[in-house]
Amino acid sequence: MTYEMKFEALAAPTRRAVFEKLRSGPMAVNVLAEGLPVSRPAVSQHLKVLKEAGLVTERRDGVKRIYSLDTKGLSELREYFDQFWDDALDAYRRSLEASDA
Amino acid sequence: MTYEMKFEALAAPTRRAVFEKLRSGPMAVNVLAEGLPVSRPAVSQHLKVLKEAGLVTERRDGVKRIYSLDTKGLSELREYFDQFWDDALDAYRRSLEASDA
DNA sequence: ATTACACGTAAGTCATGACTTATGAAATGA
DNA sequence: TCATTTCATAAGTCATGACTTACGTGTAAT
Repeated sequence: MTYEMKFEALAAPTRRAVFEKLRSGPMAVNVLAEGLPVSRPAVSQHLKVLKEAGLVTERRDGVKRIYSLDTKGLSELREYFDQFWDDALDAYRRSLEASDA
Repeated sequence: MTYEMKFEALAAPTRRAVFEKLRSGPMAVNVLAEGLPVSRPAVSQHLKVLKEAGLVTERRDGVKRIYSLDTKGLSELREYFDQFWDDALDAYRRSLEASDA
């Protein structure tokens, strides 16, 4: 749930590929694994990490597990960078003023 | 310069701490290393990774090297999540419509 | 010239984690 | 009940990378 976990979760290329696939909508593990260069268990493990990071949610549908993006976790990341961006601009502006005088 | 490198760069806790410190303005390596639980060479190595990822820029000032946030790379990350957010909302909406009918 | 300062790089260690195959568990259908 | 499907978990392997200390390099001051 922490930022730490989210960033770490998105660092691994394959795991980020899983994450990006969910951008087009909820999907079963089977479908997620298609096209990816790793085994289905590997995808399961990645999904577990993404879930614990708060980036993905899981819902059962019969034998299948449907994974979706966690909009809450995603918005947290978005706000992190929005805030970071604002702070960076302020700091940049201040460092310019300081070099004037 | 790729997304891959940026995400990987921000995954390591200490390295992200270095990155976050730069939010308050440009800083020399000495200053950056203060308060961090690792050696100064470790900070140098982290800065190298951040620089290659396009998240940080370097400028020489006498004996010192002043590091700053790379606003270009930072904005790329911000746009990534903005776009991701929009796509996610669309997909979520479509998946709701599909479950209606 | 030499000393001091600020920093990067080299080399080596050690833990972590991204994968594999094998196995187990829950739901569905015959 | 038995087989099938879909998935998670266990266990083990192997590469990667986050650190350390030691050393080298360029700049400034005396």
